[in-house]
Amino acid sequence: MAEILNISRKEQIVNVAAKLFKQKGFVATSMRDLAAELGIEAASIYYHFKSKEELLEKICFDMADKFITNAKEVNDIYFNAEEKLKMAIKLHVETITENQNQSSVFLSEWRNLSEPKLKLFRQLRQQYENQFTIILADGEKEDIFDDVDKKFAVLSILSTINFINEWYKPEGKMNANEIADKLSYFIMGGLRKRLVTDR
Amino acid sequence: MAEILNISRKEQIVNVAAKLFKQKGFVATSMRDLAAELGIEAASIYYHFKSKEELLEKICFDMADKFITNAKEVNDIYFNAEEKLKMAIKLHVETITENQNQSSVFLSEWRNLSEPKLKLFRQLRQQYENQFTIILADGEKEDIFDDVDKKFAVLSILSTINFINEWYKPEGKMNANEIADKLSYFIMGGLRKRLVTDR
DNA sequence: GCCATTGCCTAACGAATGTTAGGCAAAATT
DNA sequence: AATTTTGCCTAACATTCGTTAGGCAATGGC
Repeated sequence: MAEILNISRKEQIVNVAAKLFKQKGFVATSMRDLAAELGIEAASIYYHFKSKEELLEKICFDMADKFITNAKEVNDIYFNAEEKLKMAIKLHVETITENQNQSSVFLSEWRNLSEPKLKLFRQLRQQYENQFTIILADGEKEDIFDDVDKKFAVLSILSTINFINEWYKPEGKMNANEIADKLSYFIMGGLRKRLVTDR
Repeated sequence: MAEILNISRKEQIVNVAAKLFKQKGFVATSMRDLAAELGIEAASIYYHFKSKEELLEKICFDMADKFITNAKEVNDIYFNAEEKLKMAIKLHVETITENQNQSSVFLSEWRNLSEPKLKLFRQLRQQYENQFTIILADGEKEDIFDDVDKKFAVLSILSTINFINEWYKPEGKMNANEIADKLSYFIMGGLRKRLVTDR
């Protein structure tokens, strides 16, 4: 029982931290800001977490785990490369829209990590990017995708699907699935008008 | 003469500031960090600038001006929408690669501006985005581009061409023009393989 | 009913922050 | 030659920062 309460309080702190880190940035958010939002004193946070950075680490690595797990699942389960890419984009967009604050921190505030966690984090990011590289390579083999510069393409794709994090509002007219569909369409087809003979 | 020296010292401070703001972030960069890099004392900076924020403002608004001027020129001079988009992308990439530090600050650190400058900055960003919206609308009229959701497409395009700021290194194998070409190709054509009959 | 744990508190610390005041030498101006 | 301006300095300020120490009331299991 005490254990349960403890966990839920910890989660509450992490959530509020993510919200403030997104809003003002990690460095500009003080432990006192955080405590005020929680209705407690700054010192009390140290009962649950041993430092401010531990909060950042928790958020960044939890999200990294989510993204990687999703991408690996896609690469394991789905068959066709186009289907895989669509699914990976869909899950990515869903993860961002369902965890807006934490995603923001994952995407923008990770550079405030200090070594050796910083290095570890970069490796996880790389792992995630690799999953996309695999999909593109599959697509090329299947003769579905163009023979593009993989690294370049992966970074372009990720930058595009990450950017929704800066403007997506849950009350907006598009839901996560609609956004993912549009993004997939745009990424695969581009802007240029296609002839009817084109696939 | 004094005037010239003064200006050049001011510029030197701005350049170092941009470098550190990119490296560590605006909030995490102290006036003492800045001074140390310049080989002077923190207090001495206040002879040239009246506050830390003034440095941020200078960088953000100077870059905003560059981007907007470029885009407006493109929209004035070039005729065809595809040509316009290519040119706008090219100039954007050039501006980023030629001003890496300042561009980083423009793209990521502007949110540390405080009102009323923050509001003004947002308006300038909007102005820039609008120039791209115009190009897309032109392209649609000319039946070159798909009938895409303009706001969505503009944000996707900008996020893609902005992301190079995070990985571009001058010593890399691609120069600004090659990057711009690849980006244009990707943005307009997407990933999917086109048939020969396609334009 | 006793005791340990939980979850918070107050108070304080040393360090770092942005900024100001006042001074001083060299250079530019007159 | 006298005077002003430039560009920096030292010293200090009030504030804020992350964090620690120690205490105290409520809650849990025994």
